[in-house]
Amino acid sequence: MQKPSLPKGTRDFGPVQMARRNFILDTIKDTFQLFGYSQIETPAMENLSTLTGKYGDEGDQLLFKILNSGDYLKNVSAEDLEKGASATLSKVSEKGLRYDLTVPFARFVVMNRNELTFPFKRFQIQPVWRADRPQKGRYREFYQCDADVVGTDSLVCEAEIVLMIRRVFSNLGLQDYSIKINNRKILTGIAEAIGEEGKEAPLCVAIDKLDKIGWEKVSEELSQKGFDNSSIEKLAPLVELQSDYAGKVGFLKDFLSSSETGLQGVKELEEVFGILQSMGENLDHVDFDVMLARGLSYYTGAIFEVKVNNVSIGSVSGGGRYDNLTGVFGLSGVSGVGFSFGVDRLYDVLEELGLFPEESIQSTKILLTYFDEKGFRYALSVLQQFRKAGVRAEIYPDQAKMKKQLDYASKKGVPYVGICGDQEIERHSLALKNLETGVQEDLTIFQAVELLS
RNA sequence: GUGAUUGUAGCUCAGCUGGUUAGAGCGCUGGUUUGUGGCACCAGAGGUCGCCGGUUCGAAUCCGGUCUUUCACCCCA
Repeated sequence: MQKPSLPKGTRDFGPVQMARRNFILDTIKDTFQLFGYSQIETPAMENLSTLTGKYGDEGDQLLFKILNSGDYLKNVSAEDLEKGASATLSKVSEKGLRYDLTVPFARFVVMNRNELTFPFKRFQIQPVWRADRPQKGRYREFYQCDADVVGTDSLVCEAEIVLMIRRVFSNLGLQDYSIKINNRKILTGIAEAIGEEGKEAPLCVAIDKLDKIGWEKVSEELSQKGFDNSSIEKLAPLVELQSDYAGKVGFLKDFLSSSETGLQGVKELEEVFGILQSMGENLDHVDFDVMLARGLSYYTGAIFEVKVNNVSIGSVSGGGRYDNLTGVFGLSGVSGVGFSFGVDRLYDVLEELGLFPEESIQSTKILLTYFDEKGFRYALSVLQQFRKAGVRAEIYPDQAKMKKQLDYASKKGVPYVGICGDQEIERHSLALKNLETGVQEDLTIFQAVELLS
């Protein structure tokens, strides 16, 4: 006999967890649909050629590769083995598990370009796999909920992303959070303005850590990466900038006056806020953060990140605009903007804040119980009447003591029990007991069904 | 990938520097109560001490390896 176990970084979801996860998932799905996104799904596995080279060297290493079926060693020579893993890999594996939902989506768009109507708004909720080292809030299998629009440059999309995030959070009962927003062009502009043109990539990587390690360490890192001390000094007033939205915009227009790209970024941001205002919306929860960088290198316009305040979990949602998502698959000129919710992290946040509603875990509404064969027959007929009325009902399947039946109900969180004994059969009634209050009353079947439906 | 850390009953954890039969609380099963759960009392079942190897007369305890957990870095959701 072997002890059962789970692969590293994976987990089961029991009934309670599933009910809670569905509460989150349903809220997100409902919101995406409300804003006109349609759902798609793609296979768990993709060809390795589709996946490799899209996430950088680190990402390639984190891909789960699938061993070819059959005699997977038949193409491998002794020479290959000597050369090592990288030379052998392509001969033993041609498929891998998806690493995110964005690349499979890009593949989907290219393959279906003639059938799709652009702008194409899609959402996708599926698990992805990474051979990462698990940590709190980091798993090897986890769900992503992506929504993207491709084939339009309109900044309405950006504004709608803000609205969708706010709707989801409000429906989940989350109040204290901020949607950080910035524009990649502003970061490019900053690099230009401080005299380090073209170096926004290392600049972003370093700046991204500002919250975590502080300005001093960031400036050290920049200096290590070859930034001039004078450039770093120029950056300082920006880092220390404490101002409201209008103040920041004003400051940046001046700071970036030498950079056309930078000014364009500010303009785009203003436009997004302008659109929100035209929709009659305010800027609640929206936080223009000049230092928000996000690691991903493919963003070219707006970037978002959502952080719930006063919890121990990192960002729960993020995204941005990218040009040329599908370029690597041979379809250029398709720009898009998208974002994603981290369900697993949202789960942890809601748990930490105790925000899961009680009803979300309730399944069965009434359990029918009985004492003997005669009661069992009677209960079966009653059961059907509850179900016909759409009431979630079940019958205790085995003949057992009342104690055991009631125990089952209260442990499963079933709020009502319908007792079917000789008295009830005689009167064509049901003893309906509320397990929470302990109150029991004798009702006709019709009354009982009415009460619970 | 680097550096730490964890593993004893279903769960949370005791078990001192190696020494007879490895414990507790909760949970579980049965009973007190053959038409009524939560409370109380009584009884009972459950453990190759993560796995493999080594040291030793003797290992849950020491050593090595491996897997797992958690954490920091890297990166990221």
